[in-house]
Amino acid sequence: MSRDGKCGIFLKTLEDYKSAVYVYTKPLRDFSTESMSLIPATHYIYTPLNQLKGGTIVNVYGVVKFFKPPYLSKGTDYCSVVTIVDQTNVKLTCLLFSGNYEALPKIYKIGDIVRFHRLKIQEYKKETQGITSSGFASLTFEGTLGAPVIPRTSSKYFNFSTKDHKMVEALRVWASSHLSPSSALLKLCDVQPMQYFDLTCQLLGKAEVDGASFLLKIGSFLRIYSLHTKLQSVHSESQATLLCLEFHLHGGTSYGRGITVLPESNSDVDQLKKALESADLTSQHSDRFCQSEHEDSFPTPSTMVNGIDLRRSYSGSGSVSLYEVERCQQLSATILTDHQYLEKTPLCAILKQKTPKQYRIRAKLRSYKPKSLYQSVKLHCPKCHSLQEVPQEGNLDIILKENATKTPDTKLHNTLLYDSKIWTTEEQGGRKVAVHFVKHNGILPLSNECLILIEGGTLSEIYKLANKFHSVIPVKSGQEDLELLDLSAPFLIQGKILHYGCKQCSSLRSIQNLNSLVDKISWIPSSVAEVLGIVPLQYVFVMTFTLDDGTGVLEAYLMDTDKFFQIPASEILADDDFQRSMEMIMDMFCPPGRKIDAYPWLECFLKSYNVTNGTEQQVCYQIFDTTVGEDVI
DNA sequence: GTTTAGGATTCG
Repeated sequence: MSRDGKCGIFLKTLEDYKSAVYVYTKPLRDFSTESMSLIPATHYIYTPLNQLKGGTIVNVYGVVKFFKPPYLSKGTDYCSVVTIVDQTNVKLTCLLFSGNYEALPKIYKIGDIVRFHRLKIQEYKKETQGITSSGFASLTFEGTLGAPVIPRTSSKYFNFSTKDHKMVEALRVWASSHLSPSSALLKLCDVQPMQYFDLTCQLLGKAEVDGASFLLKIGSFLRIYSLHTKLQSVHSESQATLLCLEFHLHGGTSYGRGITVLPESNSDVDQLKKALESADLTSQHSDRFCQSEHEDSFPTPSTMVNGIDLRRSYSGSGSVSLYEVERCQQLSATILTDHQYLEKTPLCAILKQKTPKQYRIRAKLRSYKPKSLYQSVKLHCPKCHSLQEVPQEGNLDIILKENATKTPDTKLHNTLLYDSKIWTTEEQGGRKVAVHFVKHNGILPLSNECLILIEGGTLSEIYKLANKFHSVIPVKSGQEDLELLDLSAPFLIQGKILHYGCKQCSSLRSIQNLNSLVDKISWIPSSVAEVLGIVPLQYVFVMTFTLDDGTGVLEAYLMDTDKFFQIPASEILADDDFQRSMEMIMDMFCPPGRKIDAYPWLECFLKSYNVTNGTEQQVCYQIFDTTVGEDVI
């Protein structure tokens, strides 16, 4: 530090180190003018690696000759071991520690160029080594000649001048003629048995091994260092031998073993993305699933790389095909609530089989209909299985008005069942609204427990009353009694939920039948419906899912009250939070703007059945006993 | 104001 003289403390702040406190004690104006004048004057001295002396703190530049990606040490910090070399051809192994993973240099491959500030030089076993000292900071650059000189660092402020630019360029030139070039991206199809290599890949699926592992998210690009390939023979029941190329990432950190997440901006990631995009997806799919049929019939050992499963199979003839991830090891966006014992069936096989049958499948949701939530919520009659649209709110006022009598009949007011009250609106031509408060054993209950019958109310008036009272039933004056409206109107309103009945299956009974329920405190829709002779309609989500597992595509129908999405279809139209959850689930199944490869797998239980449409026979599929995964909601 | 790791293939 003393070498930098009076600039030393200020330089620490430039490197985003804790000593920033020192600066903040100064008047702000002072700080800004000082920094303006100091930055151009700041210069670091970089010590060539052949001039290092134990006990000093230096700044160095070097080409990475070896490195261990940061890993959690047995102490308190992350550790990264980095060996660098410079034009003097002297190597220096550096031990880098930090409690902050991000603070360690972002080295992705051998040949990267690093700049270390405040590296302590010490002797260990008669060898010179570097170790992080207070205020250590680093920059990392790509080592490729001609690549843009962009520093990778977690430091908020760092010094970077044309001099640094030249240092990086000079090291690139020197390395290009003095060091063996970093091996080109090795593709899985070029991997040979019994070798160690670095794999750049995208994470498509994972299995949880234990809760203490490092969290990787699916879809990120990874580099796995020193992955070991091993040929494994697998004997099937039919005595056929399947050779399997296993990928092992062994324990420890020897030879730089480890995994790092590569940023999207990384040039190798870019190369991989382009290759994946240009690949013929259709042929890849069929190829992969062709293999998985073998997988289903042969018990093959799993090939785990810290919870990630990567495997390539050799068929007996020696031809090679690739499937990147063992499907059963992946997390699904949906799970089965039953039938887990069933073997999975590829869609191509299902499409060939006779109906009716049940299957466990694993597929992606290529698309779905309808796109609008309002179009997907319908009313279903559990008795006659008819489906109908939920009446639009705009039409409900008209339905209510058409249904109601013009004037409430006062002869029907104030009975044993209810107390009545009548209001006359000042405007709207003196419209009369009657409210009948249903008594509980002759006594009026509290409003939040009270069922009211309303005559001549508008939808907004009904909603207001429904907010205050337990339940609201719209009625009209009949010849001898109050009567329910036509079942185009809701027969019961609770909060924001409108309950409808089936016109075909219901035979309306007298309102007086509510008498049999007044002993009960709460007005359960099904009980109210029952005493009034109504078959209540269920709110359901009705959707068509186009499922694709790479072997085939089929359309499956989903009808759900609340089991599949874990959202009550009856409440979603009146609840913004439920609507947002639904949107999130559908966007998770079919992420907008992404290709199907990036979509999650859905595990579903399907039933096939025949539908006769006139003279035409059609095979249909319906999703059953499936639910959105808990970790997804 | 310490320790960690201190490059040197696995693991049965």
